[in-house]
Amino acid sequence: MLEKTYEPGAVEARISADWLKANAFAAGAGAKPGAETYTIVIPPPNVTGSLHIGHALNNTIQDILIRFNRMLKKDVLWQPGMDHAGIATQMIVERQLMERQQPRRREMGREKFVERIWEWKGESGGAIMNQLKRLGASADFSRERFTMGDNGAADDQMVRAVTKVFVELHKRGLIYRAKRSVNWHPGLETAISDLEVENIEIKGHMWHLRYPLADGVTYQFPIAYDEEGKPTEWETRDYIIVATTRPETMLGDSGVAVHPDDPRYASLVGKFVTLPLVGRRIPIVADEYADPALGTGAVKVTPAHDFNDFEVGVRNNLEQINVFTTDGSIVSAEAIPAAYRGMDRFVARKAIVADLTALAEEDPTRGLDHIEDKKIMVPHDEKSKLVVIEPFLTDQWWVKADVLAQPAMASVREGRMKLVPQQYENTYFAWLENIRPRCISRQLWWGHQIPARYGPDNEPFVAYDEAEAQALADAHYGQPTPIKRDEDVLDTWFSSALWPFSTPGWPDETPELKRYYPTSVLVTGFDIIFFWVARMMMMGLEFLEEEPFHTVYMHAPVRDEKGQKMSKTKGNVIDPLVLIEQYGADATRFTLAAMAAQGRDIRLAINRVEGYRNFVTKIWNAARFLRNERVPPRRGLRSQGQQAPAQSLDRRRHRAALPPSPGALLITSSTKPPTPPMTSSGAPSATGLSNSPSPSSTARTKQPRPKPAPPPHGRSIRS
RNA sequence: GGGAGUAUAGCUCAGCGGGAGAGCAUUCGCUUCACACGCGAAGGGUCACAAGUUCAAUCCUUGUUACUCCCA
Repeated sequence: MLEKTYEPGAVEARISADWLKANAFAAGAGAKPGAETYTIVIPPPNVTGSLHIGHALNNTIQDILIRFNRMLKKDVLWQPGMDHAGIATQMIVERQLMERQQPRRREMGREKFVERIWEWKGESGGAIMNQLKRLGASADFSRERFTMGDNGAADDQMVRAVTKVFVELHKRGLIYRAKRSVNWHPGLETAISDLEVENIEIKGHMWHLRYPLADGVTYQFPIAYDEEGKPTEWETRDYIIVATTRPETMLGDSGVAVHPDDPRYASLVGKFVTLPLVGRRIPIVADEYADPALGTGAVKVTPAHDFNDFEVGVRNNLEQINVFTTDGSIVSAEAIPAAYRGMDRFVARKAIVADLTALAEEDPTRGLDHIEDKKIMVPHDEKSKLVVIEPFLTDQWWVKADVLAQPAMASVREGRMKLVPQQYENTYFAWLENIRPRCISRQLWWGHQIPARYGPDNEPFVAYDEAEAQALADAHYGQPTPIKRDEDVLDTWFSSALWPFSTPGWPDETPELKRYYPTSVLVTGFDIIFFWVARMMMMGLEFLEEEPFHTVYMHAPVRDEKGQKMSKTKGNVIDPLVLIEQYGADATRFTLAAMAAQGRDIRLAINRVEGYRNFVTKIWNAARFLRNERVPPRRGLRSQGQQAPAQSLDRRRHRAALPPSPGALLITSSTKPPTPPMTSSGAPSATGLSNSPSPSSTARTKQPRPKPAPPPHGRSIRS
């Protein structure tokens, strides 16, 4: 007997298992011969991740498109897989080692540690794929891919793909090595990208510091103005005041900049100041970066620890003095006063402010002038929002993203790739037009190791393999020379940018690549237009000379009922797996799909899910009605050794709530027609249906329907 | 500072150049043999505000206000 209320848990699990067993989601399943292809690559979730409500929406939309096109008998591939998520994964395993009091990363050594991560990946990584199955996603799970490949070995196809892209781009001059300021994460001790930095406004201070002029130089500084802004009063100064939000970086100052048109300081350009506490003699330079209206109009220049200062330094030929170690403490270098060496950066700030204050108490024309409260933007680690990111001067690998961006922009401009909704084209262009060279190397161990080797003088040799690099090096030095592999790995997004063509087998010319590239549509949230969409465009156009997709459908973010972002700290997270548990995958997905209108964030209200759960039950009961539970045919059926009709009905109900797939049809083909044939009395005939083991039953012949295609084989689900 | 979006019933949202809608909530009536996660009915909105275009505006245009998001 069917329950009055639909209990999704058991039914969905079984149907899902049947689908998978029948290979219903395999690429091309149920396709007409010669059918056109329909491909979607899943935005690969992090291997460390678990299904959140955004994934549920994202994959529901993909599933709708995929199942619809499968019903049209197209050759459909929904390519699933996961991203190796460099930083996040390495952190998880490191934390695990710490918790278990096992040898740490550096004690283990690289090889062991990476092995350990692969182990973790095998054991607990990728739970999200099972969660996707639970969601009902009809991806071809037999083709699951991983951005690091199967084992990360050099001959692995994913690794070969990444290597080829790197080597080729290097050959074309689009990848190069350079010492530049990067966003440095002092906790993880690696470079991160601009996009992984979030500027957070905090209540900070501007410290106004007096830098004494060297060589006895003095000048007249205006201290009073008339109504027209003309100075009326001056005082003689032998110092210049600079303002900074980061006093500790003064240890690395190598200049003071004033605006070339600023009359107040005109006489000082070319003169020198003596850096307080340090004693270094540094020049005063004229540079338009100094804004006369801001602060005192004079700025200290720290090329090694500020992006703008770096540029000023290059323009004015100033020294780059690094004051920090990779973990954010003060270096123990000769240029640094002994008192500050080894101090944490924030401790050093306090110490330096204290020392400058003491200096001012001794002599009112020296040291700290005053402190101003000011809201300032401070770069933070976008994930934790806790760690302050440090502009840091290091040797890194860079991509000339501005060059690669041109075809990617042209494609959208010329309508070869459409963003839906269209307004995101503005965002896309705005970002690509201002794109800067992108740092792609990361000081991690988990990831695609950079295919570069170095000679004894750090000359890089980029090649497909060790032998080729060795040959390059030997040729360069004119004799056999030892080379060393680059320790760093590539940013995770470097490999995910290749996803649409790496998954079907590139750089090999596989039938899959030929068949399933380009993909039909990309479904994603707008938040990764830059991270992912734009980069896939660049790489696809560069290496396959065709867009990886011609349409990108961007869906809204899912928020809570009040429109707030879901976050653990706010405690308003709605876990899709809990929803599925409680209301069923159908109700959950129906809700998300129904609410996924364009141009409006989804405010997920539980009572909507409840409403659709009720709707699912309604369909369930409609099926009960059709089966006419009042008439008890089952006793007879059972005595004939036949299965109760419940199972087939389950499936029918499920198909009603979910778009059928060829797989579903395949499994349930013998239960056609979907509605029981009616007897002449008009009452549903349970016996008529249930007694018929195949579609060519008496029930059907009694009341012929428009002839459906005969099932491919006489297989009955009851068998 | 630059850009984008949204504003429709108590709530969450569809809709659309010519009749203002759904679900939930509310109220009332139903132990109707598929379903109370139900059935039947009712109340409830100056479609944010202002101007314009139009025979006609919730819808198109412009402006205003409020909120949200992205970039600096």
